[in-house]
Amino acid sequence: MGRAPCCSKVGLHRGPWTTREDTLLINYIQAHGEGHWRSLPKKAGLLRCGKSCRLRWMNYLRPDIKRGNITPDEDDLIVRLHSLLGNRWSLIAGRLPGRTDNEIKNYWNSHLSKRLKKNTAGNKSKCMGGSAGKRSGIKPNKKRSKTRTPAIRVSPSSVAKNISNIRNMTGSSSIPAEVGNSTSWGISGLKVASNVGEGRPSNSEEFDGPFYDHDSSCPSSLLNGIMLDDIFEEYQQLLKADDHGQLDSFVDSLLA
DNA sequence: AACCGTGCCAACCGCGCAACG
DNA sequence: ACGTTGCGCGGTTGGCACGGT
Repeated sequence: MGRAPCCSKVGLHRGPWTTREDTLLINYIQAHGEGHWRSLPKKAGLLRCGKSCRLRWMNYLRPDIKRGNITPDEDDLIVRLHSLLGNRWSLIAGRLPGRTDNEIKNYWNSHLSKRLKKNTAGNKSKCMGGSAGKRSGIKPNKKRSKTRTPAIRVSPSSVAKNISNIRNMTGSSSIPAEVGNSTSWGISGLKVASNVGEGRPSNSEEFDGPFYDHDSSCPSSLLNGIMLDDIFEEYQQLLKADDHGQLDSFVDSLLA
């Protein structure tokens, strides 16, 4: 198809953002709102590509970003959500208000993956994963595998669509309608399950998330679409109740 | 003080999906 | 139906900070 690169890269600034650039971006977005990232830099007077602007805004400049250390509660939640969702950083971030997918990804790679490795040493479960950082000792694969986890666009409309797909698939109406319409949609990655069997990588080593791994030590129950709405509903309730103990045993039962 | 190894994190990259014409 | 565009995603990298020797 010969798709053009997202930006010409000629004459554009790269690297760390200056305070002036930040100010320009903030001012523009405050005046005109988010979106139209491609044309935004030009209109805002920035010599950056739209992608870079979006990233800067999403990960750093948004007013609702929570800076600072990850709390033990958040830490715990990340671990549990990762065990459920795998490397779906955006989904995990969706459950942690004020945290970005990038921040959680970095936190996982630098803290949790190591800790988990220690804790699960001797446990041959392949369900828990971690990505290869440049100092992790794992060879980075420069050229991305084509069997990588498909990117999932997470938006309220896509969630609503996925839920309706699952309803059609399972004949269930147990998923509340507001889940798909709300902007604070809990574990919105239901598409994860709808992908099973179609976008599933042929080589499970390429992916360390529980949903795709056909290894027998992983939760085969999750591969069964029939159960998905029930799992989802139960999970939503436990999250609402904020009962960590129940949530833990729920996750354990899934991974058993 | 200089050097080296490691950790952390902001930013970049390339791909895939969905919307649109 | 098909090609193009825009956006979002996860993986990866580069560079700074810091601690150890």
